[in-house]
Amino acid sequence: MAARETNPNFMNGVPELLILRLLQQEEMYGYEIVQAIRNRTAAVIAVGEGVVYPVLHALEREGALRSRRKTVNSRSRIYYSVTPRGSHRLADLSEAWSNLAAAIQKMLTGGQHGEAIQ
Amino acid sequence: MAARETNPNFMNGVPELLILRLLQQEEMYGYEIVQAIRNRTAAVIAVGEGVVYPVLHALEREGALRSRRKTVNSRSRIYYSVTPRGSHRLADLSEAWSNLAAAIQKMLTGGQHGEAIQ
DNA sequence: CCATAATACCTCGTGGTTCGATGTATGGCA
DNA sequence: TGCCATACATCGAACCACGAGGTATTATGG
Repeated sequence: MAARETNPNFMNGVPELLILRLLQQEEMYGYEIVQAIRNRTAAVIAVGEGVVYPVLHALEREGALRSRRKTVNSRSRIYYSVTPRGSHRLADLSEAWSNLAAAIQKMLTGGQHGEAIQ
Repeated sequence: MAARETNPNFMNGVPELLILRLLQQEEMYGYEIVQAIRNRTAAVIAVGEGVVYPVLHALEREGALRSRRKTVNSRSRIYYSVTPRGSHRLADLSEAWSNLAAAIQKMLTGGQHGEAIQ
């Protein structure tokens, strides 16, 4: 975790990004997040529980999330919500993603110098 | 290494995608690709030689690239260009990336609840 | 000339993430 | 009673990107 000369693993942290984004919009619990991601992306992205729960635990440990037990319909659930720190982290990840996506998009669609493609 | 039920590692394969894209535009050699990616993305993405060369070798092994030695300015280089198979692979990766980026973009900018896709 | 940098190639071990499998427990329903 | 959906959790395997390190050749410049 020392200083990085180049860019860190570009792509990693997408599950984390999506989870933070969902939780910023509304309080949710793990099992719900798994399905929400699947539903809202039309199954383009499908993270399993084995991905979501560890991320939730890690984020809570870092102070980016806070949790509270709550029983709904005689179902015990652990609801998570973002802290100010989590909000800040979301902003960072969000910007990093935007830069990355823009860079790739530009490479995919951009015709380098005015050279003819053939 | 069997068939995958869910989505494969969403993010992986970005270096491969960028390399294929560059080579489709023009014949290039490894060392040049490293710098081209860095330059054309304003250093947002910076893959090292340790990433590029193994990808080139793997793609050639799969028949997605073909190579030829060429000496330019008394510099011996190995130029790579995409085969029809590589072109097909680029199309696949490109589409996968587009879907992914669109899905994430929608989640980041979307309102409270995911609305109908449009 | 010799040292240094830049070019150009290559491989290996490491590390961080995601994945799928698996495990536990409870509630609804036929 | 049996089964499925809900809801939590963890673990090892797989995978990919990364940086460090290694070789060789060609300019540069003191």
